[in-house]
Amino acid sequence: MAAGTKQGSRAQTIGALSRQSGCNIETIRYYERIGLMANPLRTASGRRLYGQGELRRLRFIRRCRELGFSVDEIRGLLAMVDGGQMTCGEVLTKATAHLEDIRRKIADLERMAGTLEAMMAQCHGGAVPRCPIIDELAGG
Amino acid sequence: MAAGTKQGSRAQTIGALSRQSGCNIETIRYYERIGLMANPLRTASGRRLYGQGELRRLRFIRRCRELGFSVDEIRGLLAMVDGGQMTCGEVLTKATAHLEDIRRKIADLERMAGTLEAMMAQCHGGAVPRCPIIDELAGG
DNA sequence: CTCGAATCTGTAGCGACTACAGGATCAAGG
DNA sequence: CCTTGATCCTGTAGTCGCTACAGATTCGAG
Repeated sequence: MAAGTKQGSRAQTIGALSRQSGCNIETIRYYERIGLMANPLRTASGRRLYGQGELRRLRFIRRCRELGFSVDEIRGLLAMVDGGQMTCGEVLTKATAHLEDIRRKIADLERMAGTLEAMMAQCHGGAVPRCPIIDELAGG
Repeated sequence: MAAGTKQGSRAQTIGALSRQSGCNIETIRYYERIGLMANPLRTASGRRLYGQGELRRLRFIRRCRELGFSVDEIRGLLAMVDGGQMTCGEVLTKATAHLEDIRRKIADLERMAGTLEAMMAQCHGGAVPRCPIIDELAGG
């Protein structure tokens, strides 16, 4: 049967990987270039071939990105995965730091929203020549 | 007696403008290049000279940036200021749209934080070989 | 006159992609 | 077998909002 090939029945092209991971093709190649993904197997004509492992890794990366981890942070997490000996404590430390970062961003945005709202509250919105929002922005 | 110069006592160099506005020098030149700030007066030797109007404009830009407006959005706001006929309603519309954008970002970040916290709650943090956070990220 | 600070122009780098151009290869239909 | 259109390849340049140089000039104070 065809199950005897090197990667079994699971080998897929970059297009398929793209569809299954939700990352677009250029992004996958980009991750390869910056070393997040390893160089994949190639067909005789040079096309990339991926297996299940690569799909899992790419999904991991994507999920981390969605959660706001930077590529560098992901590199750190992947190093622990790759090393095999990921100590739970280290991961927790990174996650905690990242959570704090997110909380800071939320606080920043809330401050912005509050300021904007306060400014907008002064504006009755008609076709008035002077706008309190503009004045506020200029004066601050 | 030096008060008799063209711009009165208010003409200042880019360095002074930088200190007074809180924008650094390269940023001021960058704003000029992309057309947020107009080409300033120059001394005979080519150095930029700024007056109070430019300081006000730059502060406006900076404050908008702090509030998270993109350069393009600021361009829109400035166009209204420059046009002289800023209808208050338009400004309010832009501000509202921007506020919604901020609220969306906050919601996104809160979702992230929630997910992260849920993942972290499963992790007891010891030196265990398998980490629930990693598993969760890989499996998602 | 000399020295260091400030300024000038122009270009390249960041992060995390995205968007081409221009060519090669593949799979299916006629 | 041949054509067609989809997919893939490499490589480079663009995005945004700055920031950081390099290398030259000019300024003000001693």
